[in-house]
Amino acid sequence: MISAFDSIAQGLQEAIDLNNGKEVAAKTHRLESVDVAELRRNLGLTQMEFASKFCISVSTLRHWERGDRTPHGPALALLNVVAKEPQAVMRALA
Amino acid sequence: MISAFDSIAQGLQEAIDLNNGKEVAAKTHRLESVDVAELRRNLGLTQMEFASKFCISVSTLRHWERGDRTPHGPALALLNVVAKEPQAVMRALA
DNA sequence: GCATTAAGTAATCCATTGGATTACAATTTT
DNA sequence: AAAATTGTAATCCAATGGATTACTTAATGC
Repeated sequence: MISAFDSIAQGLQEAIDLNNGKEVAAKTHRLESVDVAELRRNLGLTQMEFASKFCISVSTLRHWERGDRTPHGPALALLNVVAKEPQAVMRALA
Repeated sequence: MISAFDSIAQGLQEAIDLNNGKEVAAKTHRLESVDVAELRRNLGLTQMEFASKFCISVSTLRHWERGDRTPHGPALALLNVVAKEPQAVMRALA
């Protein structure tokens, strides 16, 4: 849920860095926060099923859904992939 | 790099749990540890490129490759997906 | 309607990971 | 050989991931 402003500001900063010949691991530019509960409901899964299919612990998922924890780094990346290519992820983790 | 013995032992424990009507979020049964450096080399990427494409920090990746940190939970899941469906992940995170 | 089961909320604990940073070594490129 | 690139290593810190216990809400079966 990054705002358009934040996204542009980040994109601008990265362009500056690239101009400086400094390539950063630009992970935040393409990653969006994910409404995990909505994603899960859209997939028609219970928390247990989601956690099982995507190989995370159910307590972790619950923390995310309640909003008292925020997925970061690889967790956020995984969720973005789940959101965009759920079948591929399930295939890979079956 | 879980051994076959560990995998079977885990599978057995899970079968027992399912028999007890207790479904666990069975994340470890299908996840294998990943030789991250090998995976990266197989994809023909530098650390920076890999970190950028898969939206993790390069310092995280380096810790993994050196073995002083071990990806866990969502991170390990992500790496498993990268190992099995790299194109899908790259597509999703482009 | 009640008991049971399933699904989900919430709080707490702890280990360690993720990310950033600095310094340096090794490798590749010019 | 020098410069640039790539990768190793150590350190710091926040907070996450996972587990656990207790509880509430929703669904199911008799």
